Amino acid sequence: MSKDKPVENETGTAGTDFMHGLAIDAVIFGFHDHQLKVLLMRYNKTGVVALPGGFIHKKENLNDAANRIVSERTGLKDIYLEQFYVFGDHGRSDPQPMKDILTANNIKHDDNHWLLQRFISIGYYALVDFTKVVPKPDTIFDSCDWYDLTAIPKLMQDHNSIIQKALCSLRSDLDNKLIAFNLMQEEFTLGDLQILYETILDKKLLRPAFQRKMLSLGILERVAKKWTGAAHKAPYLYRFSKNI
Amino acid sequence: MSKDKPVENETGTAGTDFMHGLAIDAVIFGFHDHQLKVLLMRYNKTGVVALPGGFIHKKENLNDAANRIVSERTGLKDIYLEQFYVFGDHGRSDPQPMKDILTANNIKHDDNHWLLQRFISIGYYALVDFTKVVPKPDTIFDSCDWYDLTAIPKLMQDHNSIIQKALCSLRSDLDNKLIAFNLMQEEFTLGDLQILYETILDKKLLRPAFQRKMLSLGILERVAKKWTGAAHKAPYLYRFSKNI
DNA sequence: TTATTATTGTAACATTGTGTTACAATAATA
DNA sequence: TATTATTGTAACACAATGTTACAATAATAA
Repeated sequence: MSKDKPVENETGTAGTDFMHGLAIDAVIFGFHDHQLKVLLMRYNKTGVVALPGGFIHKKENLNDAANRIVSERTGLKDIYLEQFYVFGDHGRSDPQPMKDILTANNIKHDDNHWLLQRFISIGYYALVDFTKVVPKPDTIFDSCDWYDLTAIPKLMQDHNSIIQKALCSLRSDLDNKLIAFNLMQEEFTLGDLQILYETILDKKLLRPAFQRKMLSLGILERVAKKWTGAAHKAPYLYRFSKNI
Repeated sequence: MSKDKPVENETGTAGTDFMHGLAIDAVIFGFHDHQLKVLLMRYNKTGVVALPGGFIHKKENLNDAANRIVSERTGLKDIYLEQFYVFGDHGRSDPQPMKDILTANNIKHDDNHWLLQRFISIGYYALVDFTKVVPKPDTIFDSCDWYDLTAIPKLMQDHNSIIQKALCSLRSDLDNKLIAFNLMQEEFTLGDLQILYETILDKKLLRPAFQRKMLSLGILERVAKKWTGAAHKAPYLYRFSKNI
């Protein structure tokens, strides 16, 4: 619940191209090395910070809308997205922050402005490499940036709890849906993979157990080549088996 | 996506009290003995069969709406509900069956009638004892009944796949969220519990392993009393520990 | 060339969780 | 008192995972 084209139309009648009362909020997790971050937007002037979000075109599939919204902010196409929950409490939408934002941006509105009405928000999460993303704000945001998971400010509405729920879902999906593999290169070492697991789960894993588990999945294929680099034994590279 | 008060208003302008374009579909699983069923509604005259569903009042929490909708059909209050997925593909709502239903019931409508528009549907599932439920149809349904899971007819729209997804969610939640315990009496035997598990998972479980697992959860308390009845050793009764 | 260093791959064992078999304990009935 | 069916649980098998140990390297330093 945050932004999109309709805001550019200042009459308050915009958004007729969108489904009413319905929004998508995207929790875009950014990973690199040992860091896990979340992409957040800050609204012009008011300083309100919120999840990136958007609305659903009347003829657009839900998952397509989520993909479009994430693309708009990250520039990345076809990244892995998972719908994790719908936030629909009536009390969740305090209209005041949005009022302030509209006022600060000189957007005409009365109390019936559609952005001030109740929204039901569908939560999606994504996982990307934040070094490959140049976040893209637009007119009504003065920033769109990565925040460390441990340093998230008070967000608009219930966005803090949305992030918490997304994180829980990500962690419990990690084994079931093999989400981590969406973030690996074509070829990667088991060490790379382990770092991602450790960062998402926020705990150390023991190497032998981790390797055994990953290899027992039966989806990895050892590439004959080896790594180059440092003063120690080189790890093997792996890729996904093609015979599956 | 199926029915509710607005249908009683035949002008086609009804439903302004509800959120637009948004519906709840409820997969109400009914259990008893070794049977697992689903509650389905059949529309008057047309014979179209669908999941019970409804809409969300503009000032109503999502979970409250789901609870209300399930109550309306089952008469049960405060039963366990779990939101499991949102179905939002644009193509999922073929308006024809609903047109036929409106026509057959002499409800005036044109192609812009709100019931013929696109709906995004939030899926909830519930688990109840079907012997404790007297299903309640209403004016535009000629039946509201329990269907065995193995004998579900072709349903309206994507309702067959909604049931499949609900069943998958129920099965995978069974251990994580301890859903089965919501259906147990105050006091129950481990045999009772095992029958429920076997019915939901549709497979036999071995008694010693099942008992060990349930007891190791640390949430059960053996009641000193024993069962009465048949010509063999009586099982113990259990209840939830109060010191948790 | 050889020793050093850090890190990898994996063997080996411990622990836990679960699948399976076996059997004693019992509650009614014959 | 014997019979019958079913329960509670011990005992073992096996799989998954936690943990320790160590040989196999790949670069660097000697």
